[in-house]
Amino acid sequence: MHDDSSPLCTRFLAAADLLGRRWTGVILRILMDGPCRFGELTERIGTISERVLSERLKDLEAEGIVERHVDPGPPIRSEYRLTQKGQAFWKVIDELGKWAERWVDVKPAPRKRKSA
Amino acid sequence: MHDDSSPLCTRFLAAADLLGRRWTGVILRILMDGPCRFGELTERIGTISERVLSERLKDLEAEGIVERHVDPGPPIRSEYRLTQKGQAFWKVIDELGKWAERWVDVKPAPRKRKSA
DNA sequence: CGCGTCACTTTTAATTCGCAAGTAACTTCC
DNA sequence: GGAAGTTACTTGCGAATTAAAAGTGACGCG
Repeated sequence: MHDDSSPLCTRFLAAADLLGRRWTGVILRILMDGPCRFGELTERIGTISERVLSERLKDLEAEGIVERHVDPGPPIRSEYRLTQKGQAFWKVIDELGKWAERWVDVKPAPRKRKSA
Repeated sequence: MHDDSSPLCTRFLAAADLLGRRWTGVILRILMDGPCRFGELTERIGTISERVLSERLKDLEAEGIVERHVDPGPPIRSEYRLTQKGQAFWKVIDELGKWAERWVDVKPAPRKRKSA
């Protein structure tokens, strides 16, 4: 039998697992444009629940992809920004964007999972 | 009000939503190596449940990314292969792979979501 | 003080996922 | 010629993830 499989390296699995969680790609994409605050992230994404945004941000921080900066100035403000590891992700996001631009046609209900 | 955000084009959202479902990236990555049958996909992924694999394959087919070819030869065999739209995705997978290679360090429990 | 903002948490309900078993169409074995 | 195996899925059901919405705590304003 032909050599049947490349065992799918663990690193790739981890990366795919990361991106395989809902909203991760979108969050990263927004952060690519520059640092962003929690509320701003919520607004720009529009349909994410704060509970999940909070969770994703923690995951990303734990992975060393995002950094949280708390500005204790009078009105407390926190800002999320990409680390070097996170910045390095831009190529992936960029290619995904290009693919989407070229191949995705605007569907009636893209955000609802069960739509079709 | 200042124009506060690039509204995150719908196409990107759709693409991110696609990749944001568990296993999608891994399935695509395997299919990049060539057509694959259901059982073979199950084996190569290792920890995916057939229920979800079946679901993802249907999603991907509905999106026109994967094509299903049924070979009604004596032992029925179905084969999944990428369409042109799916092939075009290789750059995304490739960049993801490169990022993973460079930035992901082998963690103790990469597949279990709740591990950390 | 009461109200509003910001950044999250907590609660509760709806989805999705994993695991095991079942279905269906053949093939092989005895 | 019928019990058992292969391949490709589907189904049931408990467990984990996500959504939606209300709550918490720290300010700042009037």
